[in-house]
Amino acid sequence: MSRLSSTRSSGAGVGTDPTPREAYHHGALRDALIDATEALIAERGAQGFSLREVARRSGVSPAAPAHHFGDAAGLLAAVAKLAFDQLTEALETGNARGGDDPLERLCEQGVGYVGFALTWPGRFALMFRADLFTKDEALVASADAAYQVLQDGIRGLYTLAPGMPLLPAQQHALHATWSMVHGFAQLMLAGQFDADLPRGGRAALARQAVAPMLRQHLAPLQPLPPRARRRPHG
Amino acid sequence: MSRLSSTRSSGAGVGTDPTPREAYHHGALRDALIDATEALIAERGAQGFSLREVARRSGVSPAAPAHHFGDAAGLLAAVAKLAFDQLTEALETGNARGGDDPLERLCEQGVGYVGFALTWPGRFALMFRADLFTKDEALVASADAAYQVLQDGIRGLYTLAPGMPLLPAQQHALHATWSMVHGFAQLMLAGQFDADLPRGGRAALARQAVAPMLRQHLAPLQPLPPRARRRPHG
DNA sequence: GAGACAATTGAACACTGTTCAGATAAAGTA
DNA sequence: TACTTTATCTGAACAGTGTTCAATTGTCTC
Repeated sequence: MSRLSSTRSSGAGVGTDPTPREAYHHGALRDALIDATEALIAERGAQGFSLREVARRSGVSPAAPAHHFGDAAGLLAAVAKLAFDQLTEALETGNARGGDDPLERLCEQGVGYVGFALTWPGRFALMFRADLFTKDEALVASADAAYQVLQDGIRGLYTLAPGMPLLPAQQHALHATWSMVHGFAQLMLAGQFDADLPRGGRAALARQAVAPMLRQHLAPLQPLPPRARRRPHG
Repeated sequence: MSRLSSTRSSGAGVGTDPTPREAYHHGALRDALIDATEALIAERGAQGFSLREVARRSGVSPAAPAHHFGDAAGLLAAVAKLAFDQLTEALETGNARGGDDPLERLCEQGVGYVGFALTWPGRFALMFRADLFTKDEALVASADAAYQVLQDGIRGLYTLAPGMPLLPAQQHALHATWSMVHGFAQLMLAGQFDADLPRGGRAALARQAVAPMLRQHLAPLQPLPPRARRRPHG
């Protein structure tokens, strides 16, 4: 599950299974620490993270991580960066699932957002706990990339080209949509919806509720009727 | 600011300025600890809380709090309970501000929600960090009371009497509205809207954005047009 | 093989929350 | 008044945490 992270590192000769037990002394530790951190927050949540526990699981001393990440916050920054990358992926998968209809694309993006949060609660919690990690530029870039996907989803709704500046009303639509999806994920993970849950649990509620909720919210915002829409230049 | 908490305790003869230096030995410690905790999380946020620091500020040993709250999680539960009470107050103030129009009442409730989060970021963060405190029954009751206010706001929108069960569509409207307001507060506190902030900062954005956002979201949900609405039995 | 350089260790320091035997003060009782 | 009981609080200890730094190890280059 965390093999993804191994691909995004030094790029030297580390790619092909370096038998971890002996490899800790030449370049594999960085990725091992990231993997262990991801596993740990998957088990115990973001606040259950412990630098010493990660070091223990990686078979190194508590001081070893400092050399690669400087700090516990530095290690968590690396993990959060990966989380943002994976969120971007989930959003783009949603985009594709939505086909050509801008509203449907945005809805499926929201489904992807909530799905990500539900599948990786630890990662999701970490991403929005800014107090836990350092804001280095790699992380900011990844976070911006995810935000860009959502922003372009809104642009599509208003038939704006990617990169074009948003009008105030469109800016508000962006904030409102993100707020709704984010709040839903957050409240659901906090167990606030558990009182009135359909059979099938949280996943079922997410599947049934998110897309309709977004459709209902976004439809009135569209400048043109959703079905009889024309092409920008047709 | 935390004088509120002092009112909700023993009720004996503690009310009239018991010169704290000498009073720690008879009943004032419980409230002093709560006050110190509120001050601490107001300064450093919910994750900056430390039981020892609270004890230090209250002039007692690190073991003293255990006798009153059992646990750090127990102390935080008491503080979270008060936070929920104050949120309920903010929601009801919003209700009143909204007058007779159900939609306006719900909008102002949302303004109250975001306003509370912005005014008391530490308390707000604590309330939704369930891992930090024990779910004792006092806390659950206070949390439910706050939820009840929001729920009745939705009932008002559909001209349902308080306590009546919600239809699935109304349940979804409840979730969507809460999600939107909660997500907005959360993202704003995380600094995610800081990139595109009007002059006046976060408070200004909240004031300008929340009510219109909710109006736009709630208006299409209302079964009858908002202005030419009739009474249920008229 | 020798030297250079990075990666890693081990021990220390200052914290944290929790436990528990003992001290202390207030309240109750005779 | 004296004595006992009870609730509070202390002090010290334990296990855990993140971070620092001199010393060591391993790998690579010459």
